[in-house]
Amino acid sequence: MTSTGDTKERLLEAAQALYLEGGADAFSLREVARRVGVSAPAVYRHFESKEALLDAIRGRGFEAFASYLVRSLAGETPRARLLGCGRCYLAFAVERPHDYRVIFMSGVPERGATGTDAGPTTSATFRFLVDRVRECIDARVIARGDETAIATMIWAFVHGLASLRLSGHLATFGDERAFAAFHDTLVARFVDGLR
Amino acid sequence: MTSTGDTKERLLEAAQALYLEGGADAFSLREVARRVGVSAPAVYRHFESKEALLDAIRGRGFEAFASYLVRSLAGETPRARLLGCGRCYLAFAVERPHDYRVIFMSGVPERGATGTDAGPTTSATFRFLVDRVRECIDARVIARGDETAIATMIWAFVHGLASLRLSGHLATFGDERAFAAFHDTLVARFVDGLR
DNA sequence: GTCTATAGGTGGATAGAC
DNA sequence: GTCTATCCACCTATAGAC
Repeated sequence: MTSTGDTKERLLEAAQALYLEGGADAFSLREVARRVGVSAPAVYRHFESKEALLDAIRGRGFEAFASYLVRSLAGETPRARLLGCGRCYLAFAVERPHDYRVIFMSGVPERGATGTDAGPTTSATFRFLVDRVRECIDARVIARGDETAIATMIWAFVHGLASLRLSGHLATFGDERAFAAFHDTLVARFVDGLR
Repeated sequence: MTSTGDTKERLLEAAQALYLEGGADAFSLREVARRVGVSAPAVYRHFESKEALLDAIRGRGFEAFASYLVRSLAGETPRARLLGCGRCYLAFAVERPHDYRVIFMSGVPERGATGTDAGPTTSATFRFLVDRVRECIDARVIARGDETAIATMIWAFVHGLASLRLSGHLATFGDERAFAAFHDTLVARFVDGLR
């Protein structure tokens, strides 16, 4: 019942907030400590270094991604669940852009301690997508074929839309809501092209 | 014949190399000056600020990209020229990953003095792609429809493949040559799905 | 055009008192 | 566990001599 656990948790939350605001560039131990109301050296009682704190935050980001993706299971048909993957993927990118950048737009860590994948085939989240593809194949929603290749196509397409949007290249397609609708239309057209 | 022009050119090249090595984070005027062998304040004789130097770098990368893209005109049919766009896009990403990251994987400047686009519709290179799409529509290679939307789909797809590859997420698909073949197959399947 | 000197700022991390 | 004091590194940018 000491204040230790509380402080560590508050540091984590402040660090995450700071990270979500400005990414790794704007991230500093001093600012985290400032927000929590402790001195900068105090942070070292809870985290070995700035990188250790950042890793903890990134681990949370990866967990958040999985929680977004799993929402697509709410869809009632295989096609709805597959399209839902795209919608959830975009939502994660838009709502947590810094986490998204770390996970999908920066280099893949050799051996992530967070369970991050080195290649798509070994990733739990990629297998999740492959499962949605297999469902659609079994339901004759898309044509039979190499599930991994098809899942890769879908991933690439949705990632392309999301990352170009994040980079500002698709800013002309309106606000967040309008772009989501545009995105849904394109993904549906794409998936139907796989029939 | 003074050494002025040479120094400016050397600054540009060192700046480009530095940017490509570590991105904007690792970029500093001092390091650029160090590499060229001049003092930091000397840089201000050639560039108004750090941002001005960065803008110049981005302009160079963009010119290189245009030179890659135009090679696709060598194709003999509309479909070949469209597929060629994808191939050239990937080639640029793989052969000049640093420029590629500058242009497509970092934020779009609000008002680039280099002619860079804020939105796809105003970009010369995007219009180039739209022209290839229109060609294919006229030749009944792909179905009639909103050319901008279709071009955006193709862009997103090819960009998704290229950027995931650059980030290491598609490393399991073999070496550069094997991945290019894989890429061509997927792009062809994608385009044929638009019929 | 380039230099030295300098102003003024960010940040990570450690030592030792309490 | 937390503090103050401190050190070190790094950066952008300016002033003024040469």
